[in-house]
Amino acid sequence: MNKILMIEDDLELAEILTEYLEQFEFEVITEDDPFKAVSILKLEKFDLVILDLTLPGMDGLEVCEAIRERQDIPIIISSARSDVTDKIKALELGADDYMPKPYDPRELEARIHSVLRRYEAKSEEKAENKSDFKCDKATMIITYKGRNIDLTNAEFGILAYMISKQGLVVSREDLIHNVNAINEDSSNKSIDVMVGRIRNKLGDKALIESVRGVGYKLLK
Amino acid sequence: MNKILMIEDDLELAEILTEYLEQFEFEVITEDDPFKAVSILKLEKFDLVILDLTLPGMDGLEVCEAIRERQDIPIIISSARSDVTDKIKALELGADDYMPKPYDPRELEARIHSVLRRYEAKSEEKAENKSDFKCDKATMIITYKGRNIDLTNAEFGILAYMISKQGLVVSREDLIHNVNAINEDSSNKSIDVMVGRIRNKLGDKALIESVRGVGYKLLK
DNA sequence: TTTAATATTAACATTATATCAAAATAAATA
DNA sequence: TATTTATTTTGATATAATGTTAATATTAAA
Repeated sequence: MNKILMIEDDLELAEILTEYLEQFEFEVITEDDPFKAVSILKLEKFDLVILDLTLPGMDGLEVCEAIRERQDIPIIISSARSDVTDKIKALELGADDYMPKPYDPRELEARIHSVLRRYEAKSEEKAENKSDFKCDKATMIITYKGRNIDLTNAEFGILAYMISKQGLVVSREDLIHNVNAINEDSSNKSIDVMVGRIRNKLGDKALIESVRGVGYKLLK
Repeated sequence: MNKILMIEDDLELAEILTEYLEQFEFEVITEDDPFKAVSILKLEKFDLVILDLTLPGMDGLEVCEAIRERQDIPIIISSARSDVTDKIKALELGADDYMPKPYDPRELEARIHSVLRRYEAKSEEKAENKSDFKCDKATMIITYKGRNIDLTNAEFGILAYMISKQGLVVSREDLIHNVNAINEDSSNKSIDVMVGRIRNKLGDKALIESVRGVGYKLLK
């Protein structure tokens, strides 16, 4: 059930659209005062905003900007203004779509779904790329879930390299070759020992998985 | 370098847009005859179509329909007609976006990129869905219908090889020879055992078919 | 039915990894 | 420089993982 905030002062139109959209399992809340709308958005969680540009007291584009400054929420502009530059400004301010009035409710519904789909894909991407590790090579500090991990040079090199390849399998040879603090012609076994020490320092031994016959993998 | 077919009879406008779009590494080819345009599309590969609705000899919507019948290519409608139903019809016929004239070239460019991005995401999805198997050698992960299959080295090697030859018969000798984790001089029987284990882990024993006298085949 | 190939199971052998302690090396300090 | 301290490396050993084989059951083909 997606929640939509409709910022619209034509209450009759808002009513029609709301009824239409409710067929598609959307919960629509209408607000005609732009100032109230912005504060509602700070309090409640919405999935999408439909924003009319011609509002009393505040320019629609400013509303768009104000929303964008605070949150990354899909915004569909709905406007009777035919000025082309409005459209461009709106898109530049971060609106996701622009619907010139009048429009068919069916089209609105199509656009809503399209924009929501795009955002979903985007947030999935973000979730994937989040890591509990942060590695700063300049200060030689690695944190795991905000906790500072005290590491020796070689340990730092190994973990930093694994973070840069997080999720991928890295071979012992890779590590010996790419980590400066490790002597190029030291045996593979020394990697095992140091990975063991890193595991201990991290606390969670499952974080670094051993991939038999190949090397190690830092889990995502 | 993306190739765009612009179906437009206002050659002056076409010229302006072409020049503008070439800044963004688009190759634009203009065609004012709708019939010719449709046949060009059958011959050459384009990445996107910009279609004017007011064309001589053939209605733009018909052109849109004709293109859609043959290929899944992004279509952006460009129209001076203010009729709202046109917009709806166009979107129903499979157009991806609708730009009422006049519009700023900058907006056109934004829409083109947006539509292309959407299509790219779509085609990636399709490519992924070709096979129920996904094999990533970098992460050493094989998934079947989205489910992660936990495999040993040799098992991974065997299944990865079979996925690369999905639908084809692979002999035990092929496997022993091509899979690193298997000792070159181990007996053929060990393949049987490991294929059995893979079958169990996959859950569905019919996925890997035994081809008597030859080897195994991973079904498509 | 007979034969041969494949499936299955369990045991076995091998190899890879984990762990520990000690040695070698490098870095820091007096 | 000499000494201490910290860190990397190695070797030994134990443990665990997994590839291999052998034995037997099942299935498919002649």
